Parts: sequence; C-alpha cells; structure tokens
Amino acid sequence: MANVILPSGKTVEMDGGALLSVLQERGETAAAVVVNGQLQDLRDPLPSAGEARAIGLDDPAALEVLRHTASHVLAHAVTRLYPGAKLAIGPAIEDGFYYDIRFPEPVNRDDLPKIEAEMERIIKDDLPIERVWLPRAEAEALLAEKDQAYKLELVQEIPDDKISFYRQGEFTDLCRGPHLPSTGLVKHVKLLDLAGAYWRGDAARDMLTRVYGTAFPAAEALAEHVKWREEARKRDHRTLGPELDLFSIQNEMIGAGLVLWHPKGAAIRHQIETFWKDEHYKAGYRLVVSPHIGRARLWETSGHLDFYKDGMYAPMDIEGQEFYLKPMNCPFHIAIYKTHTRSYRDLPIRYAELGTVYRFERSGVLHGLLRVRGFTQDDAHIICRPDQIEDEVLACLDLTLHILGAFGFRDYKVALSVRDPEHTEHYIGSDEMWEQAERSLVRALDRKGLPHTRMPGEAVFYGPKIDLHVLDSLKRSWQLTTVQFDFNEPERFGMAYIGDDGQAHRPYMVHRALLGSLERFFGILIEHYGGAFPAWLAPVQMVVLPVTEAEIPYAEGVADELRRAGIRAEAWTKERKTLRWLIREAQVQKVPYMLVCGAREAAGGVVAVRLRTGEDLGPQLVASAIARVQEAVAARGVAL
RNA sequence: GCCCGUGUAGCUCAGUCGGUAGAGCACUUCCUUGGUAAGGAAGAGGCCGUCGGUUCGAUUCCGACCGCGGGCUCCA
Repeated sequence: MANVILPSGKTVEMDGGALLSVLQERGETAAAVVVNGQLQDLRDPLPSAGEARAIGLDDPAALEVLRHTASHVLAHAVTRLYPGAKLAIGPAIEDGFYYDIRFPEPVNRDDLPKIEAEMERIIKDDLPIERVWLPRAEAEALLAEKDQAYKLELVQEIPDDKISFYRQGEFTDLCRGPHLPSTGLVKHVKLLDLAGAYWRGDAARDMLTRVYGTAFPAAEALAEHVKWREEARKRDHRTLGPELDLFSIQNEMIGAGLVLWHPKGAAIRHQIETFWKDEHYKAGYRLVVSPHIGRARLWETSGHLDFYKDGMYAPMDIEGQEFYLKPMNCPFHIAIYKTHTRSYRDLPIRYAELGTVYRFERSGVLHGLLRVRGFTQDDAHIICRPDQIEDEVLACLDLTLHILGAFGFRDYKVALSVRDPEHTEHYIGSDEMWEQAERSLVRALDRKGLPHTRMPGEAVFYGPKIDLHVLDSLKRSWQLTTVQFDFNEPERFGMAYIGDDGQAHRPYMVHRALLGSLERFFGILIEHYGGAFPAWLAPVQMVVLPVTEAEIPYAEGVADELRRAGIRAEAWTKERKTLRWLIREAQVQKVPYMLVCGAREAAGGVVAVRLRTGEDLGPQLVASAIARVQEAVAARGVAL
C-alpha cells in the first residue's frame, strides 16, 4: 500500500491507481503529486507501495506546473484564433511563462486581450488535460499532418520510442509534463508582453513571436505581481536618470552606448569612487592608472586579438603603428608588474584601477546604463603565490561584502563556474591548478558562509571563477562581482617571481571587479533606490528654501555654512516661487533635507527642517542640522 | 543583426477621414511677497525622424532608410 499525503494534510492509503478520483471524492484539489521526489500527473497511476505527496495549487512547487499548463492554454487559444500558427516551445520561467509561436500574420500588444479572452473561455470550460503516449512513427505522422515543423524537429531529437503528448479538448501538444488535471485550475492568468525570439536562440533560424504571461494560484498574488512590474517600470533608470538630470546618452551627437555623466550623476559617482578608493587602500591594494590605447603587440601578447577581437574596435594607425582601444585593463597591470624582478616576499601584489574600457556591443543589446560600449570597470588584479590564493580570495569576498553592504545589498547568490569535466582539453592550465583554484574559491566561500551553486562547464577557458549576484530592493537579481582566476595571461606574458629556492616561478593571477562597471552599477543603484539616494550619495544633500525674498540673504548664509561643513547644499534663491512650489520641486528632485527659512527662522538663527519622507522636524539650529546629515552620511544608511 | 511596436515643441502627449498643427510642464516677461508637493497672466518655441513615391496639394496614404523601446533558449 502507498501512503499518500493530501494537500489538506490528511493521508490516504492507496494500492496503485490514480490520485485524481480520490481527491475528487474528498473534495480536494491539487496540482500534481510527488512520487520519489519526481513530480507526476494526478491521472498517472501511483506505485503500489511507498510514499507520495499531493501538491496543492498554492504550494510553491505547483507554481511551475500551473504556469506550464497556462502556457498550454495560451497555445490552445492561439491555435483557435490563428489557424496555421506554428508552435515552438512554451516553458514556465522564473515569474511566469512564455510560448514561442510563429503566427500566420503579425500580432502586436493590442491582440493580447483577445487571446487572453479565448484563454478565459478554455479555462471556464474546465477541459480535462490528459496525457497520451504515441509511438514515434505516429507522433511524427501526427505532427507532420498538423504541419508543426518545430515540434517535429523536437520529436526527432527525443531518443525514446514513446512520445508524450497532452490533450485538452481539441488541442494536443507535444509535452513531457507534468500538467494540472484540467484547464479550470488555471485561474489567475495574464498576458504581459510580446517579443521576438529566434527558434532555438539561433540568429540564423526563424524569428518567432514570444508571448509572455504569468499565472498565480490567487488573485492577490497576480495583482501584486502586476503592481511589482509597475513599480519596476517607475524606477527605470532610463526615465529617472534624465528626469533627475543624472546622465544622458545621445546617440546622434555622441554615439550609442556612450554615457555623459551630468553634474549630479558625477557627484554620485565621485562619492562611489572616493569610497571605493579609500576601502581599497585600507585593504592593501595599490591604485594604478593606465592608458586608453595600446599597441597591437600588447593585445597579441595578451591573446585578446585571438580570443576577444569581436569585442574590440578597429585599430587606429599612429605613425605607422597599430593601436587598439583597450577592452580590458589586465595587460597594462601585468606590464607594471613586469617592470621589476619580483621576489616571493613582494607578493601578494594587488593593483586596482577604475579603468575605462571600450567594447563593441551590437546595437540591439545596448540598454541604458546597463549595457554600454564605454565603461569604467572597478578592476583589480591580484598576483600571488599558490599558498596565498585562499586568503586572497577570502579577502576579496570580505571587501566585496563590505562595499556592497554599504549600498544596502545584503542578499547574495553565488555561482561557481568550473570546467566541463568531459572536455578538460578545452581549458588552459594544469589539472592541479584548476583543482587548487577551485578549492580556494570554495573554502573562501565556506569561510564567509556564502552558499554557492557549482556550474560545471560554465568557466571560461583560462580559469574558474565565482560570480556574485545581489538582490535589490525589488528582489531583482543583478550580477555584480566576479572573481576570476587567469592561468593564461601569466603564461603569455611570462610573469614570474623568484621563490625562496632562488628559482623563477609562475604566480597566480586573479581578476576581480566588485561593482562590475560604474555605469552599470549606477544604473542598478538608481533603480535600487528609486532615485532617492541616501544622504551619503545624494548629489544635493540639503536645499535651503527662503519663504519670501526678504530671507534670501539669510538662506544664502545658511547654505554657505553648510558647504563649509562639507555638505552638498544649495540655496534656492533665484526663483521667486512660493514655498509650496519649492517644496514640491525638492520632493521631485528627491533632495533628502529641506531647510525652510522664513522670518521666524531668520530672526531666531534657526532653520525649519523637513525630510524627503515628509517628516517635519521643526526649527533646528543650523549646527544640529549639520550634525544630523553628517551622522546619516557616516552611517551610509537609507535613514535620514 | 533579427521580430514586434514606436518617432508631432526641451519633456509628456493630443490631432489632422490629405488643405503644412494643439495641450500641460519647462522657458521668457509682467503681476503676485507667498509657511511645507505646482499663485496668476501674457509671450516665445515645430523641415510633424530622413529620403523617395502617389496626389493639384503629404505631417497625414505607400515604400525605403535612420533613431528609440520591448525581446532574442530559463530548451518538448
């Protein structure tokens, strides 16, 4: 007898058979059932012994099944509305699902409600969803008859003799499942977006239309998700950036993917850079500066012209010599290292640079500050002995968590990319080096208590790496930090240090960037804070607002005093506007502190302090207002 | 690069079933001296993305190009 736990928590004993009828008898609903850790359909027979657990619709494990079924409902609706539509793939994804379809006619966003309405009909009809196994020949014949070339291609890659299909009403789709037992269980579904996508992600193949949607077990969760999307839209750095006068990108005049940092954006960048440099000096790094271009020889030696040419701009001719714009800083740092014979006593050497690099990105992938063609990496290269690598990686992680923590990033996900064990010949460096490097990465992560996901085959050819992703205030994940071993360049440049044995040895080199690039990081920060930068970063920390023209001299005096105290302050005296107008403007500009100066304040030598949050602190001495900002700046928190 | 969408004043957008355009904000001037999220009035501002086609006439219709936005495996 098999012991089955139902969603209600009750258990039943079953001797084979399918769970669906049992659930129906007891008035319970479920999405699927877990048997031996595997999800399967409620209509599938259970084993005659062992344990099974029915997954309720609101169980997190059911979400993927729900969305996958929703994608089938979408495909079903599309085949009704657009006879001749060719279906490709339709998986559940992180917060929804999509289906790639070749439509017989162009569709656009305005068509989504119509498709959604048809989906609602299919859901309302509560069609049973049943699995059908077909022998290969029949499966291929069926798909050929339905003229579903993409599905046919997929079937031809399936090694099995029996092919799994799912049927709901008149619609049948190739699918491995599992699925909900009927369409009626897909209750809260919404189509969100439309985009192009290549068949199998291959630019040489057909362009399909990808329809994005999402589904939730409860209306509230769906509404919340829609609200979340709206919130993310409002925080878009491409809107906030120009609105707050932080940066601009001018394709026609300057060039695509090239960023102009306006004074306010540059002020924020300056704060980030100063903080970054201070912390790097404290952590034992030495800051270096390298040029923007270098001779072809350099890039030949580094191997960039072999492996990275597609990402580099065409060479320029200077007095008959070829020069390239730098896509990376490492060759320069190595060249600095090589100016002396280095002793084992000199190591580790840590060179850091806010180095501006230029990389070719296809026009279509450029995206605000997040994907640009010219950017400043917060780069560093650590050159050390084998016995030092674990401590160096650990110190790197310490510095990373310290610096990212200052921006309020406290949730991390770490990916460890290592070799594909099947094809170690594709990688440079000895087995010993790979194993030692991986060990040092794993131990350092363990010592920091950072769980990681090991990803075989994800490493680049020259060394293993860890990538650190942070979650922002909207719980979106961004890859920022990368710590990457390089077994290639030390070899190519013949880097060496003299060991205690008097012999030359090859050092280990680690590339690392904590923030990634300042441009991208800035874009992420804008969205993370929704444009309301904490006091330590705010381009204008305090504005002094005179109530009438009579208080202008007083307001200017206050602003001077604030600036002398090191505060970024402005007196808004040029506009003869009402206080209401000035307050609104300061709110829109998201200035943390507003200091109102009327006749009362001027007479008393105080300012009335209003916070961006709307909180009114009442009259304060200028000195105590100063103390308050300085405290907030020192704390680097979001509290004002 | 490719698919879909889109391009009208500095910004956000309306409009013209083909007769060369309008609002709000911003800007300039004037009035208002105002106490915690927009005081009032007037003015200025446009090759209606570019090039070509149809037409007596194109910002509007058609085509091409350019720019911008969403997206381009999270594999049945």
